[in-house]
Amino acid sequence: MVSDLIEPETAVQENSERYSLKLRDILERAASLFAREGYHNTSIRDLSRDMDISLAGLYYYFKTKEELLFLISKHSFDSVLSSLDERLKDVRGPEQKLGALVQNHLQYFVTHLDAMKVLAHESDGLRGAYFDLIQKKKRSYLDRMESLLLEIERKSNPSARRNDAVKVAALSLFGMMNWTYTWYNPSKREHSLANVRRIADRMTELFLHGFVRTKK
Amino acid sequence: MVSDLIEPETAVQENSERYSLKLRDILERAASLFAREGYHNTSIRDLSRDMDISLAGLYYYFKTKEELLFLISKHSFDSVLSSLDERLKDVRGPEQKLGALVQNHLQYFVTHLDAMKVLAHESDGLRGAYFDLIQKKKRSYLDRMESLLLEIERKSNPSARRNDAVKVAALSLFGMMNWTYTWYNPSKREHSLANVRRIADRMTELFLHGFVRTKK
DNA sequence: TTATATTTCGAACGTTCGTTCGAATTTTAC
DNA sequence: GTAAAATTCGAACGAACGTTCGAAATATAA
Repeated sequence: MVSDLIEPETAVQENSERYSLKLRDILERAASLFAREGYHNTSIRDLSRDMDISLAGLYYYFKTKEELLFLISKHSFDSVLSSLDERLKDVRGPEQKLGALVQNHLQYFVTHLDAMKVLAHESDGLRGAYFDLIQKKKRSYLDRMESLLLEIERKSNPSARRNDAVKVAALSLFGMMNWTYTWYNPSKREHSLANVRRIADRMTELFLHGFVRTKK
Repeated sequence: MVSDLIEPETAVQENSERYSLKLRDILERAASLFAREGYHNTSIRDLSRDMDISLAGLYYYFKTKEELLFLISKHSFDSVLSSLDERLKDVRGPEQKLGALVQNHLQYFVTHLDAMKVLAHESDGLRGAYFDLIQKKKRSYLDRMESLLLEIERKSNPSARRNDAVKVAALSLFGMMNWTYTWYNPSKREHSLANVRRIADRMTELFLHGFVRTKK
């Protein structure tokens, strides 16, 4: 029973270059189909038709369909986190860091829209150890947001401690950002990649200073 | 083909009291299962087991499983909208109206958590005319939000017109509110129903005046 | 080339699913 | 009570699904 394990066992092969390249490709294409049709509406036969691999051949790369979903989710999450670390290196000040986090989140979202749709919309359909591990990553991401918020709050109130208001704020920002997958449409002119930066700035402004304070 | 119709035909019976009472019950219980296990992971057989109706008997009340999902979504949406109308009657001023909208949204969310989870998480899995009709309702809800925001903006800038910044703001608030279904947990002490009002107030404050301005 | 390990595949298994249909049962109206 | 209408049901259909398995093909290393 997989769900008994602390860490789900996924690897068939660790070494081979060829193997991991193909796995990447499978994850990407699968994410694309999952994003378009939904996880449950996409059969493994659909995947095998879309890629050039036989039905049985796919099972060399994952051992259940749920694991495939897990691998997509995990890979997406890890990528967001590591690109966030990269970005935050050069940024000082909690507000600026928060701005960078929003930029990172949305930029990653729209350049990997398929995978992120899957992550945001399907990943809590996972169960057992798969669910737990993704949940853990989500928790740690939220923790980082809460820490930044606390830093900001401490500027005006140095003795501020982590409380419900901060938690609700973090969850609100998280929801604000994640909801974009439901309306962001790369084929719309006004949603061009260049404008994603603008949208992210707008959201940061909105979150930090509110709608009534914001100037267009 | 249903998707050809402007308005999906759903009614088997319009009149009978008995009929519509039982339909209500079915929608509610189905929403509960869909919310817990997900739409795709719940079979009609699961429903028939949970209620006391045979598999075939259920099909007297809807003609496809997708229609069942549609009926749940539509009913939820209509309820939110009509309770919103009720609430707004006694409220003056756009900020206050916006606050009432957030209150309404979240209150309805948590008192009909199951149905709203389904609406927020599964309803864009609908297709054809079903999808179109729900989308239309969503669009009109967003329009109302945008109108309120525009009213607010016009206080400081009377010539303000509907623009992208307002749209992003509305979508952000929408996301903020809708995301609650992923984290709100009625069994947690701090999420008690009494506190929902507080959470809603906090969100309104957050949205209107921003995180840094907000006092706990 | 040969032996070994990696990768791919066709074919099939058992299960579950949504849906249908005609008959049986229950409710309603007179 | 009787006839008509509304409601429920058992049984079955065909289709689609995730997964498995042993054999075939291909790449790798000697």
